[in-house]
Amino acid sequence: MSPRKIEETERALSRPATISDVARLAGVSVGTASKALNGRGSLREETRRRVRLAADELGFQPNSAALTLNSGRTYTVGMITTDTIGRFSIPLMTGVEDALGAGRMSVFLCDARDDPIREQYYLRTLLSRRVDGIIVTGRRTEARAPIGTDLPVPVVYAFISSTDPHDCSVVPDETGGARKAVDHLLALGRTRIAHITGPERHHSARVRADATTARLAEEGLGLVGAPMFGEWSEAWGRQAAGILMGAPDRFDAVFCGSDQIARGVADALRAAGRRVPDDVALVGFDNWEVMTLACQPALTSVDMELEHLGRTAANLLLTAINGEPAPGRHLNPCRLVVRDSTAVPVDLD
Amino acid sequence: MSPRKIEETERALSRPATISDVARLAGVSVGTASKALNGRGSLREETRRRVRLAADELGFQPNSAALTLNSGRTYTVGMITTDTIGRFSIPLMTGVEDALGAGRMSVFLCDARDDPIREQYYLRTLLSRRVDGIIVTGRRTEARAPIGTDLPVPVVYAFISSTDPHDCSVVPDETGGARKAVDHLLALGRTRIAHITGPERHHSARVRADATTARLAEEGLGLVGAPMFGEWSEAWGRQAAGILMGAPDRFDAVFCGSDQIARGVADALRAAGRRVPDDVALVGFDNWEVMTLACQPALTSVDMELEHLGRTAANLLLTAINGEPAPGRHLNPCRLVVRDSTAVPVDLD
DNA sequence: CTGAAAGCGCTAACAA
DNA sequence: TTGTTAGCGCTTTCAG
Repeated sequence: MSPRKIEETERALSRPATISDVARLAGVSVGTASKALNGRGSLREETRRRVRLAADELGFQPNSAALTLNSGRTYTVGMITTDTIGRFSIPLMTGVEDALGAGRMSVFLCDARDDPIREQYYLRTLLSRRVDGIIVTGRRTEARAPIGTDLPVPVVYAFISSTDPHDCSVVPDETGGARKAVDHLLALGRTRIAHITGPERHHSARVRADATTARLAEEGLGLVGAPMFGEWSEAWGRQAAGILMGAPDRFDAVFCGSDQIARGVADALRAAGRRVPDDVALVGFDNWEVMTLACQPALTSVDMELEHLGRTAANLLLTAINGEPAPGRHLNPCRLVVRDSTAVPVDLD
Repeated sequence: MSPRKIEETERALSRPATISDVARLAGVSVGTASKALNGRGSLREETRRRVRLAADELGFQPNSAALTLNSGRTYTVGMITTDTIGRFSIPLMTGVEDALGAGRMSVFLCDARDDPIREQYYLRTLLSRRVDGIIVTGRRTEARAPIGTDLPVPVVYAFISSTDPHDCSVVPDETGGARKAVDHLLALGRTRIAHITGPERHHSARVRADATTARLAEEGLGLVGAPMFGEWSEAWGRQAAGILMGAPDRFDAVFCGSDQIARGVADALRAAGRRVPDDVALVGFDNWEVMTLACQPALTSVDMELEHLGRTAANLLLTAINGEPAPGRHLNPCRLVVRDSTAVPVDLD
């Protein structure tokens, strides 16, 4: 039926059509109408058809508050970002929303802004709305205190994780990601690898640095110098590259803790006349296309597959809602995206 | 009361406490309990206190499905992003969510992914959930066909606008923003201004270019060359800067349609030995800090104040829900953020 | 195969 | 001041 028709009908009623309206129009009782529309009970096909017709006629949409009231289920989940919504949240939310939408669930968005008060306020709101489950996300992979204890609905932490190991968390396998980056460099024959990354207080920076060191150690190799902790910025990348070039140790590859840092490094190397990837191979982390593609040359990087992570978290939540919780930390694998900054130089003649 | 206590009490009931539980515990009828908790009717203060105590004891949270069922209001709104959630959506959503949260409304997040089918699906879902209103956003400022006609709830378009002028849209005043940029350059004494921007098919690119040309014309000036339409990328910025430098016309300023383009321009200028801002003043658009701060020198840029825009849209929606719609296109002013790329060079001696 | 009625949790009239 | 009751829209027994 056309939107116009729906509108006319609704205006005649001056309110959304209810199942009683449908029943009346079809000449049956509400009970019958309900069964007809939900394919339950045993009804004459004729009756069923008549009811469906009436429903279409009126543009009937079941009132979900009523549905909720007797089923107890709302088919909604809350998504709380504990710190401000940021760049990482986009693919994450997309994945969550996608997986839940497919399960016919709607998502409440709650931005707690790093404020514990707001966080608790949202939690109460969500519980009062009787959401079927809650997803907690954050801007960092740091573990955080559980958002509540013994909550009446399942909770899944995505990207961020809970300090309680019994909670269900889905986090990127940053260790695995870093190892893939190093593996790749080793396969290219690079053995003198430096590591420039973000602040040491950041969980991600530490984990990635540790994994890098450990992977090299497995090959009997050491990092060129110590991991260089600084900031997640291009400026730090440039500065650190300068320091590195000023030091006596030679290096043939730099693995960076973020794409921004890597891009700063690329700029500094180029300014100093060092060629990427010929003299120095360069790998970033995050696979943030804005950076990787603008970098000269295009940057090889580790992708945390956040959309997939979001989908996984959502699916774990759905199964938990259906009574099969999967407690513990779940690792979401990272993927290495190879680009020109580590391309093997080809001799054309 | 402690979370543990709530939990114990709830486990005893093995379901969320209802107002009947509260009433029973307080030794009153449900009607009385309702009045007590909502501050309505006239009750003895003693009774009120007793009920409140019981409610606290049980960790009572009113079931919002029940509230919805008799008030008809859900205190929820839907936010549909017609195209994929992107960088611009973050501040927008933050603003929307903030303003609505303050009005005690919760936000349903719907990502339609540029898919009209998904869009209509979400629309139906939202209507079936009886949201009090809908906010429609998008990734571009382009006008789009209304999401529906004669919908039973108010709709506000944010960032994107509706082709129907009677719909309520809140859009950034890109013309005003571009004029501010040009004003700033003129005030610095720059008169030979070039404009490098995104694809001509993009509304934003055209609007910003037109405004630039028009503003210069008011001063009896012309753009250096024609507006250079290309892509929203650094690569295009670099390329366009090259073209510009190769042309015979001299220029002392470049106003770019995006920060990415401007950054590309900055890199190309530096590589060619032209100093920013001394030889060429540079202004971007979007005030995307990742770009403006990483740019060398830091980039002056036009900020569309998207968070404010989101808040405005949300407030317009709230007033519309309360029966006072504000149809038409509402312009949200842009703000110029001045940084080093247009700083007046200071002679130190 | 269909209808009547109870009940989900809450509020608001109306009675007591 | 408090209790009782009807009703919001729907599903689900249980009778007919």
